[in-house]
Amino acid sequence: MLHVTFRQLKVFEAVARQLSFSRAAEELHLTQPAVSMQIKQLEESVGLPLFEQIGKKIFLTDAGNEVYRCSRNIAEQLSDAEAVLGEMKGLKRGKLNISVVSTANYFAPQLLASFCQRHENVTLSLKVVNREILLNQLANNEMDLAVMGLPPEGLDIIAEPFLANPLVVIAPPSHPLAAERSIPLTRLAQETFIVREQGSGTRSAMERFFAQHGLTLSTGMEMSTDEAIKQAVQAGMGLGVVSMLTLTLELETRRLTVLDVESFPIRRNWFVVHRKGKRLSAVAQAFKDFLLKEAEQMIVPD
Amino acid sequence: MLHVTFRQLKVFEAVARQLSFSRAAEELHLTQPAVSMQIKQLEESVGLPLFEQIGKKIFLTDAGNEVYRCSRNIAEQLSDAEAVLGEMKGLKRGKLNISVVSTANYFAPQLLASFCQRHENVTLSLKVVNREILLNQLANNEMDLAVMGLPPEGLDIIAEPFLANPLVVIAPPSHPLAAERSIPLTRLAQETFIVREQGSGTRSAMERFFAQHGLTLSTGMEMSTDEAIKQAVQAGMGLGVVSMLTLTLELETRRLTVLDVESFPIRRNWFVVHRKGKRLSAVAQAFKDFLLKEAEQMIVPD
DNA sequence: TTTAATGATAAGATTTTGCTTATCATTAAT
DNA sequence: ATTAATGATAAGCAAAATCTTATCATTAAA
Repeated sequence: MLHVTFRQLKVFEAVARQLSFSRAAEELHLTQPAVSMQIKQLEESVGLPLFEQIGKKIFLTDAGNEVYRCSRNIAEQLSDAEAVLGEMKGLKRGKLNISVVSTANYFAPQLLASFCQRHENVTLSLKVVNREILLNQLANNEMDLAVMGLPPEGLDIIAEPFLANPLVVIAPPSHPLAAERSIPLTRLAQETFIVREQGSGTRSAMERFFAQHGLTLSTGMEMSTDEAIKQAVQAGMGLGVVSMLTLTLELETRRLTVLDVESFPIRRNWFVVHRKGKRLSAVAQAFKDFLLKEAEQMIVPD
Repeated sequence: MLHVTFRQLKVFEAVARQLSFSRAAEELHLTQPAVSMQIKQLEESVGLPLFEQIGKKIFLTDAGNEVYRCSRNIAEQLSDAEAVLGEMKGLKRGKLNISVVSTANYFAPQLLASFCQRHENVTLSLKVVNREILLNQLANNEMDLAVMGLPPEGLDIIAEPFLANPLVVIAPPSHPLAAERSIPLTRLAQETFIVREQGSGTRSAMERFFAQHGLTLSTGMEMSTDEAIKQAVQAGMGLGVVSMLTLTLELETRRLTVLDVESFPIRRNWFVVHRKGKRLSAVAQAFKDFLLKEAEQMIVPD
């Protein structure tokens, strides 16, 4: 099939269906010679006659039937694709790949869920990974959008804050500082902190914060999740600094308490992030808008 | 998908596969801008970006993946069709619709069978009908080739003889004339004949023959098949005129005998027939050639 | 910082495509 | 025998498609 064109197939389809060159010409708003020429060219590419004329009537040859079958299949493929693409444009369908940094695990699912409720036919994939891996995924364009607390500097990145992310100091309710108010920052130097691993956003923010205030902390154990930190703090192994958003349950059940330290909470934000050249799909764009407009009030209702 | 072209899909496929405009350009022996332009046009028809560029690498968008899926399907359709058509051209595959007049039933199957043995993948359909129906089918282009003893005059017909079709007078072996030699034609006037129905080729040929020799026959019963005539003749109800080719079994088993009448056998032929405008497929042409070249020696071996 | 590679964009030349009008040949119907 | 309809063919024209060269911007690597 060296040089078949869609035009040829379209004209051919009309002729094969009507079994008349003239009728097909009318249907396509063409003159009859135009139709004859298209068919002739198609027959030339195919290398076999597609019609035969017996008296005044025309019939499809076997080869013609084969081409007809084929052209109908192709038309179907195209219209299927057109439908799918149309839905993609219109938000009715799409895939959404989100990666979030571990800590976001405490609120991201809620956001995704309510977004999905509004948009049927959106297939969703959420990956919860640590900051390091997320940076890697970002570099390799493995997701549509990322959610993180500390956007990287180097890469060409677009990062927009959409939710407050206060970091607070936690302690077991039995801790001596639990009852105090306006604890001076320097007081913390006497305590041991259980911290996240190097490279973690929370760890970085925390270190920078204390360094800015001229403090050096004694860090005890390193944990790879906030959950682990909370458990260790509960067990009395030291204090911790975590995002406020991760504490809902523990505060309610009074397993942990937030210390009233001066200059705290550390004011940070959650960012929705993607690389600069990224072509956001309709769905991705919609989700981003959703985060920017509605996340705050969903997570921290008035 | 208003105006997608095969060219666009072809170029797109190469880019999507290589994930590089420049590589695709090399593969297609084009310059890189040519590729960029084709893609741009395709994206315009589709209405969505198909690629995204993140740094130096390009990736398919979701829409791009959909178009890729579609373009591969289309390519597959085309190559399937190309394969089938190629086989049609090369005789490796094809359909063959043959209609034969009732009498040919005695030898046509044998010919078709041996033709099919040589050509695997040829689908065959044989219709055995009376002359009247066959003429109708011919007018409506319902078959590729027909086999008959008396091609019609009116229609634009191409008819070529490929096999001798001698008509002989048959009688039961017990008939008084069975033992005689060189029976004068006029002697037959005293006999009763069992004949085929009006419109039958054999009947026409027979009537014309006797008319030419100035004889009028007394016709008895009319039968619609040669088989019925043979049965009736065996039963002693009269003489018959049939094609020699139908008699193999009856002669061998001595149920019937051929009378040695002057001027007999009536010399006729079997014709392979199709309408003038007919586009013979490769298979049909091959079968026609086969009949013209080999039928005689297959049916009447030396 | 420089260099090499990648893709986008613009301008322009050329080829191809697709169409129309005019005319002819064949066929079926009147 | 005429007539009406169908498709084929030829000539000519306008639009488009396609490609190339030249140049630029961006990015990653040396």
